[in-house]
Amino acid sequence: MVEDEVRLADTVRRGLTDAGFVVELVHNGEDALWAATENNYDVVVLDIMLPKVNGYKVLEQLRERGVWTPVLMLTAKDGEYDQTDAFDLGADDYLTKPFSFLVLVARLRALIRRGGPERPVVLVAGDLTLDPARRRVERAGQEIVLTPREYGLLEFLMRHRGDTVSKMEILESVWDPAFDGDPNVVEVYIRYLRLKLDAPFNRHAIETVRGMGYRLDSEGG
Amino acid sequence: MVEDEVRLADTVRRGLTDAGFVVELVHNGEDALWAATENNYDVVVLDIMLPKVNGYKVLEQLRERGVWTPVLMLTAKDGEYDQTDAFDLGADDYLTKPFSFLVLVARLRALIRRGGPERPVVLVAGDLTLDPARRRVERAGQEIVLTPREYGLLEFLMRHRGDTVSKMEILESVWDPAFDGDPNVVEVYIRYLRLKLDAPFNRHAIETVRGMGYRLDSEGG
DNA sequence: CGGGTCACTCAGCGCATTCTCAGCGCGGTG
DNA sequence: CACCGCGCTGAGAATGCGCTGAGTGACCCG
Repeated sequence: MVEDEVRLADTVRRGLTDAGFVVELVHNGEDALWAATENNYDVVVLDIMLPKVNGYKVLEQLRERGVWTPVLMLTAKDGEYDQTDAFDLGADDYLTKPFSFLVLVARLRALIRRGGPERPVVLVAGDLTLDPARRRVERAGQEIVLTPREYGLLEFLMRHRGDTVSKMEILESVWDPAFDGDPNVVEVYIRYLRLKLDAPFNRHAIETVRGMGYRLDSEGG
Repeated sequence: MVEDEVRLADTVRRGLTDAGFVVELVHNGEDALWAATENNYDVVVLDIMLPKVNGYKVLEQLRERGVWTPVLMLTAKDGEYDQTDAFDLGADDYLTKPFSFLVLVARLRALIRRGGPERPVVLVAGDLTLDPARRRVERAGQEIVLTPREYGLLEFLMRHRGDTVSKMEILESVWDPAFDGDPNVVEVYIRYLRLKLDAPFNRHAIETVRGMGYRLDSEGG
């Protein structure tokens, strides 16, 4: 929660805590930016009028940095800005001061349940998509279920789609930076991936570059 | 940007320009196709509903023509198509109308960042290119598949293109600094390279400098 | 405790790749 | 013109990379 009026902030904090939320409170825009970027909150409550960096700027900055945590804005009733502005800026909800505490709680719950709006960060390679936020993989609109290891490997390949990556690079990133076992694991997991997302679709997105490593076709094979 | 609603288009254009983007605007699918094929944009903003050729077709056509500029699609909230479709077609991101302007800016920035870490590290000699990151060799736009040894040798030649390099230098760099076998391997592999990337194109990029070594023509032969 | 999933190991095999070798063509030299 | 040797070439042998199927142990769940 970001709120500079100490009295109000304290009251709301206590209320939210009683309602079962875990609350972290900062009092100015600068701290807000830092906290929201570093932590992965369920939801951010953001006042517009703030010292140093105002609420609008904070929101703008957050989105720009790829932080898509749901934001509920607190707006002054008759300020120079109106509610439309809040939505335009990418706020997910807003409340006009003075607001009913119960309404606040209800809306926060709704936001958390909703899980936030769109997630823009989706990796694409042809008809193959991977959504890191949802941990979801699809090929041609069809969901593909992967084990954690398989998923990790695929995510790595997709983040480097088009590039040839060596088995060692893979081991260091997907397994352990200090991995020292048999590099054959990579081959095995490449095979698992091929069985799940190439074979059923008669494609070959994952190419072997003999002597070098593997490459995920940017066009999905 | 491709958008037929003049009012919206104009607003967004101004906004993007203020945000530091250089914007080119067209109003129908036909112009969009032409513009995106001819120019090398950082990113394309594409509405689905368009006169003449709709957004889906435009995207499809672009990809078919090998244009891989990142595309952000604007979808109508409750249309017959859904977001999955956009991804299936190779869109890199999408936004549902009505959208927050700041979100648009943030996503565009993300796309540009993602799509264009640039790859200045591509070795060129005429119509011959070698991309170390992708481990990919092309001649006249056509991919050439090389074995690791062949690739290593070609990379060495291209890094010294124009220079005459002796067989010993090659052996020490491409083979082993302490190589002691038959220097004839180099001749053999030079031959393999010629067979793969000179003969099929009626060129002779790799020249023999009798008694000295080999030289790769900077203009590709 | 039994069934299932997941991570990983292991050994054999097929084949692309690497390298060796011997003969030949041809250019340079006396 | 004849000789020498560098580089070219085709064939074949050796190597080892990557693929695969089977199997084991850890862990979770009911």
